Amino acid sequence: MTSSVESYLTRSGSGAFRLPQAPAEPDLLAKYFRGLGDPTRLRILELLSEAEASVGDLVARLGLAQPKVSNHLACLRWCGFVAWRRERRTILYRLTDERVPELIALARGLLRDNAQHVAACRRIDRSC
Amino acid sequence: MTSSVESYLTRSGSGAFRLPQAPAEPDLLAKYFRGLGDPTRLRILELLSEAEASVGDLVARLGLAQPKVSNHLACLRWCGFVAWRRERRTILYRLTDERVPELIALARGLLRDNAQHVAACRRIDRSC
DNA sequence: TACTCATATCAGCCTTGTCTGATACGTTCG
DNA sequence: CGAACGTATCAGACAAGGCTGATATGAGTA
Repeated sequence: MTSSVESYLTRSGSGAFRLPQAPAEPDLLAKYFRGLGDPTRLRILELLSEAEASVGDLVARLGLAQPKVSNHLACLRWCGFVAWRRERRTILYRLTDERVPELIALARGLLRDNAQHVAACRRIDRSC
Repeated sequence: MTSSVESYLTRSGSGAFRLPQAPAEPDLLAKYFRGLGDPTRLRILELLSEAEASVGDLVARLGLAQPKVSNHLACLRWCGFVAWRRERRTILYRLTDERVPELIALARGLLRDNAQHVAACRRIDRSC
């Protein structure tokens, strides 16, 4: 029901005003940001920004369970953050777009100025 | 236990190699990205990037329940995305940093090139 | 002071997402 | 072809986060 790009992109065209910037594809964009909203995935992206790496490499360097790493890699693959190629028995992952590290760096800069806010963020029952 | 900035920022300094870019503050950064990982919050930020607005304005323009909008505003406040001031009876929210729209625009550009991936992302039981 | 308006918070329920341990798959090597 | 290796997927348990409707707070107003 919500899985088609087309159905989404035309959703807001049914008689409302057209907003200046973009009619807003907030659901997709939010999903994209959630792709970056996990520490393990960020660590994977950071490692891959240095060099191509196999799943085994990542498992060793992160010190995490292999299914966990594989699952997060699958997530990153789906969202187009990473691509892969086979080399002998191993599968090597790499970043697909150099703007991904830029995006992360920009967020990091923003975060730096209010890390206290974010860290302290403890709404009643939920975190931020 | 995990609420202190200091304890976090020194966590990775206990005898490991210092990574080139940053020792990585992935938990905080992930939390920050999750702050952007909700369509309602993105729509709020988009509206606020045009002009200061009261809660009532946002409720009307988004067509959403007031507690829902207030909750998301609280979230954005905690993470330092927005600030507020009182004007008579109403409270006016605004963006705190002009880099926030930049960040969103950059992500939007990245997304545009693989929106199909993201939209199609349907791992077995979980979304991306 | 009593009242109203604008906003914030609450509690309960439900959905989404993550982790773990086990297992399946496909490729390479003997 | 059969075994071993590297990776992906699964199922179940659990936690995080979002929504709703009701209620609390607090500044302005009569």
